[in-house]
Amino acid sequence: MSIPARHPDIASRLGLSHLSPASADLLARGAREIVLPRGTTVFSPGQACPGWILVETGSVRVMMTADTGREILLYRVEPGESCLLTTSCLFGEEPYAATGQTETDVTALVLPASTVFHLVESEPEFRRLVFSGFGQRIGTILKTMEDAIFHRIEPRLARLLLARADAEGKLDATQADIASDLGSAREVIARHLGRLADEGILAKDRGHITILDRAALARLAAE
Amino acid sequence: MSIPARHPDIASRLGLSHLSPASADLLARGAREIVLPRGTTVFSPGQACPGWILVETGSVRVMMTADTGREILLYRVEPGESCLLTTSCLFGEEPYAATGQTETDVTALVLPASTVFHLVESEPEFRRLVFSGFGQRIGTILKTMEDAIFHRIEPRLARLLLARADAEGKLDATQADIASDLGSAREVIARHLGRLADEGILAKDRGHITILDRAALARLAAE
DNA sequence: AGGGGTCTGTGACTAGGTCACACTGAGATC
DNA sequence: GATCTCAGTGTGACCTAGTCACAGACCCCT
Repeated sequence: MSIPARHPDIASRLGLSHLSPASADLLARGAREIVLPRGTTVFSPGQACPGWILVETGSVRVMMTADTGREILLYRVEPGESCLLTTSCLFGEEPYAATGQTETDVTALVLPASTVFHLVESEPEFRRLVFSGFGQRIGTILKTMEDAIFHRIEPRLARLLLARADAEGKLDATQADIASDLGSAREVIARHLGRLADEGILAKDRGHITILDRAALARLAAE
Repeated sequence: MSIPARHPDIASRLGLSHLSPASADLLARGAREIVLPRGTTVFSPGQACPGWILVETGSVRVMMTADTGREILLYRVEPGESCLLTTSCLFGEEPYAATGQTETDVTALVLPASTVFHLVESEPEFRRLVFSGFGQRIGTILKTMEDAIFHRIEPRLARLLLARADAEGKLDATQADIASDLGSAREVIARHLGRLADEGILAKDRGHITILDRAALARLAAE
């Protein structure tokens, strides 16, 4: 009698083609697929790390939250990516230092810590999967922080608007969303947007912004 | 004719006792010891990473620097430690995102990237050495950043003074030193120190500070 | 039509960063 | 010993950002 593999395609979905049969089996037995509705808090500060997570569809917003309620976006975890903090929290045996929240409905693979430790020890391919992007991600976070600590809001806001806008220059975001991405306060964003609208650089609407003068905004972004 | 090992004790100095003979040899051949006088810039933003560094004596200050000249201390690398940014920069193949500068005379071991990659692949013990403290260090940096972005200077200054002072409450630091640790401006520190001195909490002297009322300072630190 | 929640606008105030410049003290040089 | 130099410090004026309080606008829902 043959035992059907629970997840016959897990290894290939992770892009792993050279696992030993024992490792492939361990992976197939350990992996669970989870579905998280939009707005779910995946982890929060002080929590221990339950396992290693790889996002398959949707995106998770990872942010730092202050006691005052202000928060700042550290990065997003997009499909095919794993989360720096989850990895470092797993290996450092430290609790999470930030909050993760689904921005959309999310499906993800979860591997128990023991499986991850074992595979990292024995499978070079898996090791690369886990640690890939580590350096880039740390660089991104440091850049974000540098921006928040040393630079003025206006150019940072301009860059965010340019990055988020679609081809027609439209983006959906409330002032609170923007403030939380930038680590600023809603009122501050309101004033800057107000001034930019007065100058004809953009148009505002409840929950939506339209960029009218991309060139002018790009000049502000370059400051 | 026997070839003398260049650094017969490198492995044991790194606390590695279970290396294969081939790995031990690779390590001994690759490792170089460097001596850096106080004030040397070890790395700076944009540089590629020349190899992996482990500090043996002295300490290296790792800081983020803004174009305005303001800077903030990320962490110090003390004896027996390696540098998070060096490791992540090596594995992420990204340039450095910060500046490292020796605070004292420093002796350190340097391993070429190829040696590190090889040993990380083949030696679990070495792998643990390289990645140990990764999680803790990331946590520390995030905490520092959170403090700088969301919290007021006064309690942060109070915590720094308490942490740096010796048993008699004395510490050697200029206002510029303190500002650079906190990611603030010298003038801001001057004003806060001035007020604390007026209140009798501390005494100032060119390059030196003496804490007079530890309890009061601790109350401010707790805010 | 009314009501509650979300989103936005704004004034008043405080904290912190920037700029400019003056002052002080300690070691170096004559 | 006088004075020169320079790192370190003190301070006012001004600007940006964050906080607090509150009002008004919009949206969906019944």
